[in-house]
Amino acid sequence: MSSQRRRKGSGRVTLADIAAKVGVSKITVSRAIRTPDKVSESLRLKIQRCIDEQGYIPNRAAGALASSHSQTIALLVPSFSNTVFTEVVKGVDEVMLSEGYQVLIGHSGYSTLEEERLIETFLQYAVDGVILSGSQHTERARRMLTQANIPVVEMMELADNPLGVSVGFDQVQAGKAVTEYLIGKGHKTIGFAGARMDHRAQQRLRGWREAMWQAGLSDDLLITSQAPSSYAMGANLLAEFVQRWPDLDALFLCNDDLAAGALFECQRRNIRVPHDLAVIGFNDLPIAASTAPSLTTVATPRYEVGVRSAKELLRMLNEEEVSESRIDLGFEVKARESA
Amino acid sequence: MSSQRRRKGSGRVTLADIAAKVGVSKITVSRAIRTPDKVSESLRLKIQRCIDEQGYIPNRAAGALASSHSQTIALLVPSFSNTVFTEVVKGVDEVMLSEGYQVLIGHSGYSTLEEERLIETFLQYAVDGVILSGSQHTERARRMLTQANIPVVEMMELADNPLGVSVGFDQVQAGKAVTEYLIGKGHKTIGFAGARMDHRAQQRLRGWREAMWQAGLSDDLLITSQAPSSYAMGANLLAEFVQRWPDLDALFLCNDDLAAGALFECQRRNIRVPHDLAVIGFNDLPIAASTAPSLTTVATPRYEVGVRSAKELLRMLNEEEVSESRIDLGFEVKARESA
DNA sequence: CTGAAAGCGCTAACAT
DNA sequence: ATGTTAGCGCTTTCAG
Repeated sequence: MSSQRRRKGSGRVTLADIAAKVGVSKITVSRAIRTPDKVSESLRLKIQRCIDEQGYIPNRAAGALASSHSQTIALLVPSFSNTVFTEVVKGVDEVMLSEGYQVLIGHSGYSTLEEERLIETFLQYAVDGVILSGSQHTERARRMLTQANIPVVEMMELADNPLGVSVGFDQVQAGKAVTEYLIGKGHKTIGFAGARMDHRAQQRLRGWREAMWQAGLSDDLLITSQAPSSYAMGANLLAEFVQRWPDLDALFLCNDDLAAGALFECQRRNIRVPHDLAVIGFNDLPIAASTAPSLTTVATPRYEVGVRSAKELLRMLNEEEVSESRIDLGFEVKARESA
Repeated sequence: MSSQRRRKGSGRVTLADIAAKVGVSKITVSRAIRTPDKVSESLRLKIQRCIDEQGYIPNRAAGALASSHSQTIALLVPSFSNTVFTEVVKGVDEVMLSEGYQVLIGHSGYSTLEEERLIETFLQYAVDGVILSGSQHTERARRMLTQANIPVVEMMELADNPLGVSVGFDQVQAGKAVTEYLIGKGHKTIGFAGARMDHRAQQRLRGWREAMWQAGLSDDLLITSQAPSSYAMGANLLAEFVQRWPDLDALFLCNDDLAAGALFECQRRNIRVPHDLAVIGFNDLPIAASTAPSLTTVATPRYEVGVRSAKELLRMLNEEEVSESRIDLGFEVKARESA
């Protein structure tokens, strides 16, 4: 109703509204919220009551703009449907939340270009830090992150040349260890089956190769696909393996989804696991312990990777000294019934 | 180097920097980015080149503050580890992204209080709209959303009294339909097993009850737990059922994770499915089609719920007329081998 | 412990 | 097609 040529505003209750109602200045209300001990108790209570009454919700965009801190970080994972990352997310979220940060989650669909787009978007939100999955990023993504001058953590695999800190475990060694486990059990004709061969899966494949070479065994029994990983794909891969190599006696599938799918297909074909064929997976997802027979696999520290990544990011955000740039959280071969 | 008492700023390249470099006003740069056709081509190209050179990234906080539109919506799901919601997220994300919105995802861990906290947080980010899971929310959450005066969609179940639009399917009818399927197959001693009995699971339970009553059958064979759903929990529930009710001839588990776990436990105990016991799940997750025997279940339109929820939200954001407030996307009993 | 003034980086509104 | 001015809602800086 006042002047012409007035901006509309959001129509919501603002800090100024509260200040006016209580009869103090805006900054006092701001202090009552953010640093309550710097405001006298009586005033603080009066302000708090007014805030509750009015249903005031601070506008973070304004806060971020004024302070150039958003108290927000970005977490980029390849996929939500890949259960591996749900625990990583949980770990990151718990730690960051407890320190007053909000986590913005994005999924790149295993595409570095989509990852680049997400990084750009989240930088527009003025995130204070970024946690990325893996070490493969586009040049432009690296440039944007460098120029933004904010802390970056890369997780899950150990980066050779980290943008900041790298938290994970050695995927090559894990692939090698599990293959050596099979070799130790007396298996010789050991296949590798992979789908959605992202960089980490490729590293596991390399581990399998190295183990086979060192044992003087053939690394010919190999089928990989770029298609997404799934139970159905595990079944298909099993079918193809037994058709092409009837003498196969152990199969390493690059994740538990594939391994479970292969196991189900074995049941359908009356291939007895592990008697006729040893089956081994990767990640130790919940399903691995539950199938009949249960799946031998590699337990990976997913939750811990999330927690540690968050803690390292916090350390950088607080400008504390960073201990190391590569943090290896290890892995464990989990012997069960299938191999 | 200029005056004393100067604010620091973020140190990043700003719109003003680009404008100064190109020798135009800020608003022209802004237009070149947002409404390119309102700027002459030559100027547009010059500006674009400068933006690329300088690696300029717009500050959305500033934009949102100035325009009171964040081009951002919040999507709240109970859990990431529940695969049911990964497809919902995908559906929402695809639609919103294509319309230039960013989706902020939060998970409440099946807690309405945590949901309330998330709503508060996301309102601070000045989201333009909110998509919630389910129809159960705290009073304060409802108040905040109402006061924020932004469009709200509730999804997965059909709300009796929706905050805005409700998109989903009838969980009671789905539970009833699957039970009637079992009854139609001649089963009489039909149990219901549930875990993490959220509102939707309770509705399915109600459906089971109604079907049993109408058929004159007993609804005594019931075990539920508040603990999270898992394969292991499915196995436990199966074990408890066969111990307490040895004459059980069909078991409806309130989701596929439980059903798969129960199936595995049957294999371990040499209970033949479906010969000795019919097993039926809910949701038609990928695993249902892959187990041996495959799982009979209820296919739920998860992806479609996401897509439609997003579209309804967009309709409200664009202040178009909203057709209906309850949108029923249906379900389908998926007959497979286990029942 | 409280406040006044200035400004964060951008866009809406009104020019030309 | 381009510019000027004001202001979004908050926090920083400096004063008292």
